[in-house]
Amino acid sequence: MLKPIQDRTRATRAKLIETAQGIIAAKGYGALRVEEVVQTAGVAKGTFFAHFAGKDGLMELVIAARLNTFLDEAERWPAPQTIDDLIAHIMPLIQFMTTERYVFDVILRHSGAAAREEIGPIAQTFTRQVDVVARWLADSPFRKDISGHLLAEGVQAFLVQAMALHFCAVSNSETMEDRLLTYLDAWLNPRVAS
Amino acid sequence: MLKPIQDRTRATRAKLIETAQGIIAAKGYGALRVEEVVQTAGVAKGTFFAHFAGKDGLMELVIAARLNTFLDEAERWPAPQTIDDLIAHIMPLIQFMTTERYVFDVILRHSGAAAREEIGPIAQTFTRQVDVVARWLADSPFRKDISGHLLAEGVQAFLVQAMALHFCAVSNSETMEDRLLTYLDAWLNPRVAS
Amino acid sequence: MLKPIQDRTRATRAKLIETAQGIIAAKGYGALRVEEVVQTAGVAKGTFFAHFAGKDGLMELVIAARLNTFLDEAERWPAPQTIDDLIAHIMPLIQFMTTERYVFDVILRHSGAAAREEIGPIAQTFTRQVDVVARWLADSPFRKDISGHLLAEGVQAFLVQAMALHFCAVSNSETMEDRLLTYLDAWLNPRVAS
Amino acid sequence: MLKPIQDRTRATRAKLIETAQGIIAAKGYGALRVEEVVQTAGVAKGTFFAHFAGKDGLMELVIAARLNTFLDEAERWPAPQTIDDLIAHIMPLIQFMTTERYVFDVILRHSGAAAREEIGPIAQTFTRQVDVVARWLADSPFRKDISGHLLAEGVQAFLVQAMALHFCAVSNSETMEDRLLTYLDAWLNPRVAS
DNA sequence: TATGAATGAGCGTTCATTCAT
DNA sequence: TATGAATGAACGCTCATTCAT
Repeated sequence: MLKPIQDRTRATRAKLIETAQGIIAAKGYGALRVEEVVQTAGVAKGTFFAHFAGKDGLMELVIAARLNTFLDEAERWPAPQTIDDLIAHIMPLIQFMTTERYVFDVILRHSGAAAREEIGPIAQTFTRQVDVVARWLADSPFRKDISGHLLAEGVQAFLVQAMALHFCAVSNSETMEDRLLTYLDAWLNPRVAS
Repeated sequence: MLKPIQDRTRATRAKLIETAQGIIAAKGYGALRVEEVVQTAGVAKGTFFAHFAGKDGLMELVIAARLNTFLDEAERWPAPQTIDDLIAHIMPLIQFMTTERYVFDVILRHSGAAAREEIGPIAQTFTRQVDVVARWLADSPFRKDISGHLLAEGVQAFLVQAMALHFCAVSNSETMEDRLLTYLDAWLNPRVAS
Repeated sequence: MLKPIQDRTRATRAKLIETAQGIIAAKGYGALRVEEVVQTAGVAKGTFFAHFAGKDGLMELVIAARLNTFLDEAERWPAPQTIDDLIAHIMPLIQFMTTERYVFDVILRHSGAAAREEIGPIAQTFTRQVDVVARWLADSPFRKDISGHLLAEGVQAFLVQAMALHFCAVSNSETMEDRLLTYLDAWLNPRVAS
Repeated sequence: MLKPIQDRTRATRAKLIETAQGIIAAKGYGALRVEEVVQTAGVAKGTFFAHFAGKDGLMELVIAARLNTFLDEAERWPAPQTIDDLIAHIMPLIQFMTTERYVFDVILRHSGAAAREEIGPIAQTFTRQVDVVARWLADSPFRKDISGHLLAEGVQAFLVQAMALHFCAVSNSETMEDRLLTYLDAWLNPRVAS
């Protein structure tokens, strides 16, 4: 008595998300208009707001889904043994996050949780990314004097930094990979005391 | 005949900036509305846009001015000999950047230059911050296997990361200082190969 | 097998009305939302509409019940011998009708019957009010040159007018009682031809 | 330096009002859509809201203008010497107010002033109507034992009552004129004490 | 009777920015 | 330089009501 109704709900929700993804594929994230989504999906505007916390709420879901796709793929890789490898494995994720300014803004905006209990799907991908990298580093020849988790968080710091700089013309002479290589080499490789 | 007009121009510009700073002091950066600025200053809207590159342009000026105040102070410190010291010297700057989400966003948005030629005032503070830290590190007992400049850029990466995490409830159990301490210790201290 | 179902029906209906009255008591008539009623009562939205002719239908019932309470009380009074008395006896009713703009609107909207056959509960209170006043006037020293019923309808006209003016700041210098006194004196007292 | 700009403002405002009146003439008051007004007038939506307090604000102006047209006409009449005449002179106004339920609602909603100082244009027409009728009554053979102003307010009471009843099916057997005739005869004609 | 997801048309709002004067 | 009316594209939101189950 309860299930069939939930099915309908899920169907509507799925239809809305698929429609949105179709529009995004065609025009990009920044060009998505709520109006177009509901019209294309053949659904009332009120329904849209009953399912998502506005446009931003939908975006959070859609972008998080995409990010998780990349993380799924990353998880399938064996632990990289060189920094070049590590960068190569993480680049698809980074590239997605930097293809559109709007996407990066949404990600930044949702990189935190509103309430302690409910961590949004995008914020979760940040945690997950650290986990993936930490697992890689456990089986790698890199620095072992600090915990793999801490090491992975450091990697994330340089990734975020690299992405932020991507939107700046100042350092566009260097590619993102080059910049990452320099930093991650200094961060990940074991060193002798000077 | 030319001077008095320039004086008037400068006066209008100063009045607008002061008015904006007054509103910011009262309501915060995010609450600033161009409408309110021009009305309070007793100036037409068009005049505002004749003086600044829009609201964002004004914000850049006002925020950069504030950032430089903190950097002035930081420059007066002697080179820190411990990481705690380093953090203590840089904290006022970090705290300002994280008081308001909006401020952090504006700073990130302007952390680079749009065109190569004109590096904006906020982007300049980023360069300046690296310089200040690099100068500190030159006279410090920290890691010497990489250039002081690269080391300083790494510090900046961790600062940005720490700030980004500040707006993320996921890891709010730790204070920003603690988090920074852990990262910077791993980044700055010389290590033996494992 | 039939009774228990009718009981359940009656119980649901009663629960809905009680819930509504509770919300009204707490927030006022205008703030009542169907959503809140059904959620508080633990009933589905559709059920609400199976029991009442929409929100307005419920309001009609609830408001009419309240109006009848006042009329019950008014009926217990002996026929007033002065206009002051008459006003005093009718004031509780008037005061209720003017506490909320929304209530007055609902009352006005339902002061007649949509179809001839079914005179709504609020429309009935209008008829009843005229009857009560007419009965009073029969035993009073007031004007006798026109029928008591017409006289009573006139009283109602002035009551409605006074209420309408209550929501009009134009004439707020006078109290509603004073205004009524003036009008009813002119309407009810016998006069000599000029 | 100030005038030409005010002219443009006035022109835009006039264009908006004229467009609205055109749409109303074609489709009625209740069918007016803000969207259509701004599109037809070739004006931005923001401009509309810069000129009027939303749709209701525009409606107030447009309806008040129409009401004043009827009052202008009424003012040109000589003082009516019979109640039939009086009714005939006031009927166009009454008929306009009762042609559309929506119009009557707007009028009721604006029959009062929000703040003491600023009495809205519709509220003003109520005052004006009393004035017009009072002037009539000064030169009429009607009751003189109470002030013309009070007498006129009473007339308004019966007019409002008649209009309110117009939207009720209960008393549709009688025409509005007949009902008014009965009441106004009882109200306006001098009487002998019983 | 009961359910509750879906409807839907339109309003108000925002506010940095432009441009003719 | 200064003026300030006008722009404009979307978004959020409302919330009583319907209808298939």
